[in-house]
Amino acid sequence: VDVALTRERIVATAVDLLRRYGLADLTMRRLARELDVQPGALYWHVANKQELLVEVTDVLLGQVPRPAADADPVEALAGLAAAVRDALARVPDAADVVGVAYAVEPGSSRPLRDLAALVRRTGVPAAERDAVSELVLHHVLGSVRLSQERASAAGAVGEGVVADAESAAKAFEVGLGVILAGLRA
Amino acid sequence: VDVALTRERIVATAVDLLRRYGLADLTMRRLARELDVQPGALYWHVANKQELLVEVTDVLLGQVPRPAADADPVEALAGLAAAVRDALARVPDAADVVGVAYAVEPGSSRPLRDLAALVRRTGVPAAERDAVSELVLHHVLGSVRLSQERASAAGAVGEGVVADAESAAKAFEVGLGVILAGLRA
DNA sequence: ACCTGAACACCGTTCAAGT
DNA sequence: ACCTGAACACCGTTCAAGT
Repeated sequence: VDVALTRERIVATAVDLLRRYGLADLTMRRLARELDVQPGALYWHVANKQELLVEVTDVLLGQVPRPAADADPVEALAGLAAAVRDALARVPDAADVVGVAYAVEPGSSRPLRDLAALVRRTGVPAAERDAVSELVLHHVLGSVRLSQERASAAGAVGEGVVADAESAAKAFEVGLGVILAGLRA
Repeated sequence: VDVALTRERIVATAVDLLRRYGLADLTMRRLARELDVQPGALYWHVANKQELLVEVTDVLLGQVPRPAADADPVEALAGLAAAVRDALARVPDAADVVGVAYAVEPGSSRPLRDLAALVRRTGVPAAERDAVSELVLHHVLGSVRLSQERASAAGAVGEGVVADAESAAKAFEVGLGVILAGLRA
């Protein structure tokens, strides 16, 4: 024991806390307790909680693959959106975390930049690119948020959970389909 | 002074606090101070903060007009979405408030029910109705959230604010257009 | 019935002082 | 350079006791 406290260990433990207990329990104090240090020690390695959440977002989206450069942009966009959704779906309150991170540092995570780049390649007029990127991102985050709110409202136990996860995934696909159909029109 | 503390006064003061200082300053303790009572007194009239936010949402969306019964559903949907957006755009953190309210009580506010009813009337297959309603709502809330995050990131002062508000409104219209085009397809 | 007083179990952040 | 100890200024919620 008595390992050195590093930025990496702090971020990794934060991700772990989020995965296991959700954002309400991802507090600086709880994090410090988990790492066996005083709360103030964290502030030597991390400026504040927001900066930490940006880092956590990077880890959460780190596994999302880059879109193939030669793929059809609309197809690739659908795939990327689904991949981001999948990466966040099982992490409690992930949409809120990403929302905060995106607010303080919009271009932080690579999948989010890839998404904007794909929209570009679909041939949307320059003036509308940001709007379309935002639409897709909001759909992803909104979908994640909603399915998790439902899960927690249902008590996070019992028969309904699996069915809800499936129907949420289907609802996401339907919505994405509407967007893509609109894009082609 | 020494007016009776009622549920209505509590909600009205909460809305006022939200409008003026945002969600971070809409705390039960601050609310109690504003009303010249002890924090515990609020809990006689209101079960908890979540219930209060549901009530606040109702007030915020109270001014949104009902869609005309004879209007074209897609047109009416566009109008209603824009009206909801306008009602929330000037209230700090309104998207988060509505988000919480929608999470704990999905059918609470009438405009949100009207929105679902309009989607129904557009002729979307029954299995996809909820998904489309959610898509529209997420777009509205996402748009509100983003424009406000940008405003606060820009320091909430200076020249950029008005331009941002306009571009956010335009981005909202573009996104809505994509959704409606997708719906007609 | 309605409210006070006081507590319980927390927060994020700062910063002198130690090593 | 890195961490402790201790504080500052807060939270939401509960509940005996008063009126």
